[in-house]
Amino acid sequence: MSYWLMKSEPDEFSIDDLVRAPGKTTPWFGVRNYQARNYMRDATRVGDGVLFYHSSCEVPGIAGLAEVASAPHPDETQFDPKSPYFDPKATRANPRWMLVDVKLVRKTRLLSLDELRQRPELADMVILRRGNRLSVTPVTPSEWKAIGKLLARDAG
DNA sequence: GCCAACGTTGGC
DNA sequence: GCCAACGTTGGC
Repeated sequence: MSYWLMKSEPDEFSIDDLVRAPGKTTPWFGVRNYQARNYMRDATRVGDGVLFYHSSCEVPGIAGLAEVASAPHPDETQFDPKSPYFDPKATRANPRWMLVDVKLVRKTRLLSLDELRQRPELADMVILRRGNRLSVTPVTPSEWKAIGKLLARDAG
């Protein structure tokens, strides 16, 4: 079992959108970075833990817990000319962008980026590294555990 | 295959 | 809206 942090801009898809989604599940569409794609295509397994992270917003941070809920499959938005994520070089026979489905476990209190930075046990998190922009990043078991403790600390 | 230019990300 | 950091593109 592995753990991941996945970023989403809440203006586009927030934790509340996931709460309202059918089956509380969504394909993690729109990733257009090869390294992040490779994590989803090659490294995730059904049941892996996911930290749902809100980025590019007033208070960035972890907004909920989720899990990987499917095997990798093509991101449908790459085939849609009307989508901002359309990729003219992708074909159904040869899709370029793969994703997994993500299912809500629970919405949590907002564990802000600021609070994450204050925790010495989280100092090595990929998300906290200078210049990090990856939208899907691995989380270590000890980081996962530490975040679980922080989220248990008060009501979520 | 190098690398400058350009585009994007994302916190501030 | 700024801008540092980083990924991608494309000319050579």
